[in-house]
Amino acid sequence: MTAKTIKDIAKAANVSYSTVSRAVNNRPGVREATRLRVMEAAEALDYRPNGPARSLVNRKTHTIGLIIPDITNPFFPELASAIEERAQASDYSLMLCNTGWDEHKERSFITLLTERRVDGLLIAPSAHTAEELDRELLRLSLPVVYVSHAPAGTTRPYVVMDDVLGGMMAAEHLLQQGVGSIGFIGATDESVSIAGRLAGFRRACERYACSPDQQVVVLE
Amino acid sequence: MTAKTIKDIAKAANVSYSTVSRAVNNRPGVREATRLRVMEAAEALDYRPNGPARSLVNRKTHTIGLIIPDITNPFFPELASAIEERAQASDYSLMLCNTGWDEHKERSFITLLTERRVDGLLIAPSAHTAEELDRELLRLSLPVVYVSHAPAGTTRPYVVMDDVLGGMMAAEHLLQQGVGSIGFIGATDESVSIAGRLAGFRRACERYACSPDQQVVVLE
DNA sequence: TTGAAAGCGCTAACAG
DNA sequence: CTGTTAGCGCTTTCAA
Repeated sequence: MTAKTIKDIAKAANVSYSTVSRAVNNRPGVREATRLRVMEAAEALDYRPNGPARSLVNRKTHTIGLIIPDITNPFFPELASAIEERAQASDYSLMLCNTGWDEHKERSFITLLTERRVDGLLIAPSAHTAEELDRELLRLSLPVVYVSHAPAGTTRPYVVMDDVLGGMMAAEHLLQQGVGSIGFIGATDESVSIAGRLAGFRRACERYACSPDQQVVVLE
Repeated sequence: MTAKTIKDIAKAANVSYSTVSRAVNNRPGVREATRLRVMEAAEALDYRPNGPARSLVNRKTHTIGLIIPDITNPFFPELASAIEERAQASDYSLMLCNTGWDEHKERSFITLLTERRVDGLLIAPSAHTAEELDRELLRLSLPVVYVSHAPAGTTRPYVVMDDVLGGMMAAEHLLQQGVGSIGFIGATDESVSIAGRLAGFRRACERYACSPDQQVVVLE
């Protein structure tokens, strides 16, 4: 049994198919009785509007792409989950793309998503230096928002942590309590996040006149 | 600048647009010189095929839906990641839907995905008793595979853990070493997985004649 | 090897 | 209020 179309239910409800379109989309200008008849027929035939066809004419997919570098890093599922929730509330769905820190994959996902005609793109760039990516993205005339990390000097909107501030606040919190010495543990200084937090940490130390020998920094 | 269509590049390459279609899809029956000319024009105009339009005529979206109950549970990202990788290898992308254990959301995602005309559905059912869901899904004439957990008595294909076997193997491993007593720690016995593992654990205990007082079972 | 034309399922004028 | 018609961008016969 092939999927029912608007025409099938038009026939069943004895109306033109534009009327069906109006009815199922809750547009004005349909007599209540007619609308009811149409909806019943739709229900009976188990009609499901064809998304791609709609997208084609509406020029809207109600889909946004989310590109993340590493879904197995718990930060990103958390992020994805929150985004998904907001998206759903606005009747949008998410096309989730996981690059595994592979910049090549990242690019091909961007191509993929533009061909899929997503209405917008959320991207957590995998490269620390994503300036070139940013430039390419500009040509796309596609709404883009960076999350988690933004290319230096981008003119696009972004939503990121203020790592420096975070490191500073954490350090200040301890220093305010008058601790004798203070430590910083970071997984790797190749991470921009950690580098930022460390910078904040140092700034706090300066501010609180915490001498270098009172600072223990451990980076793997 | 609105997106280029097949017609724009037809004009630029001085061919009919059906020829462009053939060229960009690498179909036979296009002279090499023509194909080249077309591809150049496409490149120059930065042509991107319109996915929805293609899907409409091809009746194929190259997308599969993945419905999971809880993306913040590390098991599911891991699963999603693996699935995504395989999907991508077959030129498929994933529409990821996170239900948050909400059966209502689960259902609406199914509706959503069928309207989006996904080519198939992977679903990790959130309810332990998903028989009704299974029945509804049957009417959909959409390829469905269950993952992680399958409704009892489903006729659909599924890929799940053998929890009983797992619990049994773990217990046997310890019992074989002749331990005096053996423990089982599970977060909650409402989890089918944990219940299954516990069953396996008990079976192993029987088999190894491990008396009840040598078994310590902790369930929160 | 190429082009013309029909049609995928739907929305949106435009008429009645 | 309802129907007719013209596309959306693309693939695919069918002719030339």
